[in-house]
Amino acid sequence: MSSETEIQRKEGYHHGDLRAQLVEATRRLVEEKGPGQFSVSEACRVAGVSTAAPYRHFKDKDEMLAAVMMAGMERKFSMMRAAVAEFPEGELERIVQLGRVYIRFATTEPGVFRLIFGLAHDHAKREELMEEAPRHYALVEDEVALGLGRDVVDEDVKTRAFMLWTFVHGLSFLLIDEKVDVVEMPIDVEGLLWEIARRVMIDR
Amino acid sequence: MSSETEIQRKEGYHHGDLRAQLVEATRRLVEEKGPGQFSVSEACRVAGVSTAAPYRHFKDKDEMLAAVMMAGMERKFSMMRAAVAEFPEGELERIVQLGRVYIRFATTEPGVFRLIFGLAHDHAKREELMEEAPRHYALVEDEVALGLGRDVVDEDVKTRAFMLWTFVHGLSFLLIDEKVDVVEMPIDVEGLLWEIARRVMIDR
DNA sequence: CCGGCTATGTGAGTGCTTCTAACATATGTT
DNA sequence: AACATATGTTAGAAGCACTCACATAGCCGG
Repeated sequence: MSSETEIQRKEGYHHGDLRAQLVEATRRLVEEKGPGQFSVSEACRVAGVSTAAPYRHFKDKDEMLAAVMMAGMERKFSMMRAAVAEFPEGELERIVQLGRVYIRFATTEPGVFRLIFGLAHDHAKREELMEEAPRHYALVEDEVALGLGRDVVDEDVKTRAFMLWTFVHGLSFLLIDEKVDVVEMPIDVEGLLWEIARRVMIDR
Repeated sequence: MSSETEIQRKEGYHHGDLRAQLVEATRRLVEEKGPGQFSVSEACRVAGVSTAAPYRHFKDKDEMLAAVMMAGMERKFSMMRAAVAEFPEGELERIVQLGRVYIRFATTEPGVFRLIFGLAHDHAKREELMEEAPRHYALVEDEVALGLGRDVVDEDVKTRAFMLWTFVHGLSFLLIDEKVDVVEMPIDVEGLLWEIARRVMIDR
């Protein structure tokens, strides 16, 4: 099974659902080669169609990548909601859970993670993506408010939520970029998540 | 002055120092268009040479980018050393200063910053870069030890240094990727740096 | 001062890429 | 059955990284 393997194709001139197949091929290649190395031609080879075919379904290369980004964000969002629900409201571990999901997503799908957060994407689909992101972030803010026993998201809650986001975001990048090699210490991610959650949630 | 402007060229067949001129052209273009959009051909147009010329000085495109990365890291390192020296040893503001430099570098040179930390670069020049990075990080660890009044870099110091690095690293990316737009609050970077420095440096 | 060696430039060409245009075929609607 | 529309194809333009054969400039020993 090389990366050139076709992703099941209905025999004949037309495909079953080429759009979905191209999105899946794109996602796979972004993971395998990295977002910067992905090429439309290769996705076509994987899907078993000509290089002109994608342009019936996507405006350009960026729109293909944007589709993968959207799918990834939705995947991450539902994971976050599920993870939080495993513990009672207000418990600190709910916040740790959010961090766990963030880190797990980044490390299991580094290509898609980098696609979403890494590269500069001022271009297409920005609107869609910019509407999706605040929903994720509101989840974090709500959990912080719950953890502090507040019933509103005030300035203090917002600041703490932002600190937490910043931290797991940075940790994600350091982990997937293998920058942790410069630290001569094995990183205890689980311990760090608890440590940070505590330090951010306590009152000084 | 478009981006196609030539960067001063000594008349004649040979240049003064084409290598340096190409590195500068590369740096400029990486800032203007982003690391992913940079092309060797365009750098050649800027430097006013044929597209074959760079290959007398660099193995390939990645090696050109690596040269820009190295220069950027050295720039950042000397800024960090200078910033720390402005305050007495052991003072918390020395740590805040390290964060300030990190953030300032990321926001004033987002292209180079993303080049250094963002994209996956398993390829060329990794050795050079991997030797440089620990020197930067040691500076952070030493400051944390000083701030805690310790004379050695023990496990506790390492953990705190890593937390600080993680935080400013994440904040840098959120700022340059304009992801802070999803937060409906203006980000007080200066306040955040102090807040984090305190929360990480105190004993719970 | 000159012959040649090496460093550093050029022009032309290969094979890849993204994307477009004109054409072909399949699907569904009346 | 006939046509409109959706969705595929082939061919090709323009741009990319990179290579090779060739040209020229600077330098060094005689």
